[in-house]
Amino acid sequence: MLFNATFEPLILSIMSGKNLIESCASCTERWKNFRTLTKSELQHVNENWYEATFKPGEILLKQGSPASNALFLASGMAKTYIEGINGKNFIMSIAMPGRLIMGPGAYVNSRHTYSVAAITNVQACFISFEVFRHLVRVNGAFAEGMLEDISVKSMRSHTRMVNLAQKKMPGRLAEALLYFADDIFKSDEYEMILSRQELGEMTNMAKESVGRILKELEESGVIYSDASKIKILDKDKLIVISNRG
Amino acid sequence: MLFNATFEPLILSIMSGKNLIESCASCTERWKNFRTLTKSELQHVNENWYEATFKPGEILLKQGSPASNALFLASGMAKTYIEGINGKNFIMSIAMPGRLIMGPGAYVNSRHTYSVAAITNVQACFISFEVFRHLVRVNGAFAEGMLEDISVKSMRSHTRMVNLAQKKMPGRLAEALLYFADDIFKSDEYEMILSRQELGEMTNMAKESVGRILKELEESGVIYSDASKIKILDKDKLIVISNRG
DNA sequence: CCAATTAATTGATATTTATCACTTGCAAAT
DNA sequence: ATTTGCAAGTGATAAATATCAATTAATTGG
Repeated sequence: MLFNATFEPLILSIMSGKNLIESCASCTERWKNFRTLTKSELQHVNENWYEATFKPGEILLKQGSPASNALFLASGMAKTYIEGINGKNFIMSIAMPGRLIMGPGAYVNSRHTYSVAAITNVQACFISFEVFRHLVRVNGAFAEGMLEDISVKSMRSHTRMVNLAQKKMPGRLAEALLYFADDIFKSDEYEMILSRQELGEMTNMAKESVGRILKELEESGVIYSDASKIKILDKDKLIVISNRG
Repeated sequence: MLFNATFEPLILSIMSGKNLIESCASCTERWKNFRTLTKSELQHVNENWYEATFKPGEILLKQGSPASNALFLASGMAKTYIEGINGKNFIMSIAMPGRLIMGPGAYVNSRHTYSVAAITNVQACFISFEVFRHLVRVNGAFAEGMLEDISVKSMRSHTRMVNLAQKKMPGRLAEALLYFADDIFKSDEYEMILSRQELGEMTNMAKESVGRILKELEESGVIYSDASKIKILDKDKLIVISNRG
């Protein structure tokens, strides 16, 4: 029952048969590291995709379940989060098309180290982890690319850890707002796809505190904010708030 | 001047000439992943070691400096730490013989993402990162081993992040004490090699709080503690304190 | 062995941040 | 259109934790 969330999409996609490849092909184009593959390796990848769709809130990967697949989003957005102490979640990142979703557990204990849940409607492409393992062994450039990919994530989580530990609430929230602007939407004006609760799970704040500090930022003219939209008005100041802690 | 800390050992060891290989050879025996190498690959590794010694407090690697080398400790212990907001450090882990020290920055921006400083007297063996990069490309099993190594570290830092975010002080300190017992000393009785200040940098607590909570743990019979020694008396209870947060 | 630092301890107080108990707003479902 | 059910906002309060100031150990270089 715990594992349903992981296996169901596979079953669905196996049943749905032929239209799998179309949206998955876009994944091979978008993730840089697939460019290191030979034609036949790429073909092998393209023959082993499984697609599934998810509605907001549905779980793509469940922490603790067997890590047999890596995945990419073909469309939509998801949150990756760790289920921590007494059910309190910790949102690690926002997943979006073009980025590999494969937790470090794949190489350690074959269990997912975090859960992934759809925020919007999501088309997800699953690919067996064995395919990746094989490519790492036979293609040195691909292996190096995998190391780069996991290294970037690892560096981010170091930075993140220090930020969480050393910044006070305004700094942490500012950091999250900048993450959305720079890493996710690549725009200083965006839909806030997370609830206050979730924004709190990302910045380690109570949902009430998120609201209060968002209001302060608005009152001081740094951002415009309503329930569903964020607009950064004074980016320099927001960066200062984030950096200073 | 910033980089002296990194290059000096190399220069020293180059000058000191012939007795380099001895202690470094022990590194190739202790790190599991070297077993994937062929005889000639291993020889190549063994021809490219540089050794240096450090006194307590001396810096082996400096955050921000060029990441041109990986390293192993042949003897002694060191702390790896991130220099965070206004000079406040965050200790990530304790380095000891048998473990690869190579930050994720090696594969991202060729800069060290953290500093490493000796706690005790340390013999360190440096090896050019290019040697590793080459091995990753030509030896699939080695590449896989590198991915495993970095994955383990990445998983730890995820766990660590959640712990920091969600546990209160006693839970965080209990976790650190268990880390020393289980991961570092493999004994429930050990020398506390970190000062209260440093223990605070590891658990995100003020040094005064470290002392107070250590005292509470002692008064409730969970540990014995004096300035320099820790003895875990009731491990189950300590684990409960750590898990519950 | 002793001055001179550095680290640890202690108690009082200030900050930061969470929690609680409501109220309000909004949107989906009947 | 009205209910129903969350998500958001508010103010008061409590909890956790840092900071400060003053001592008291420990260390260590001379």
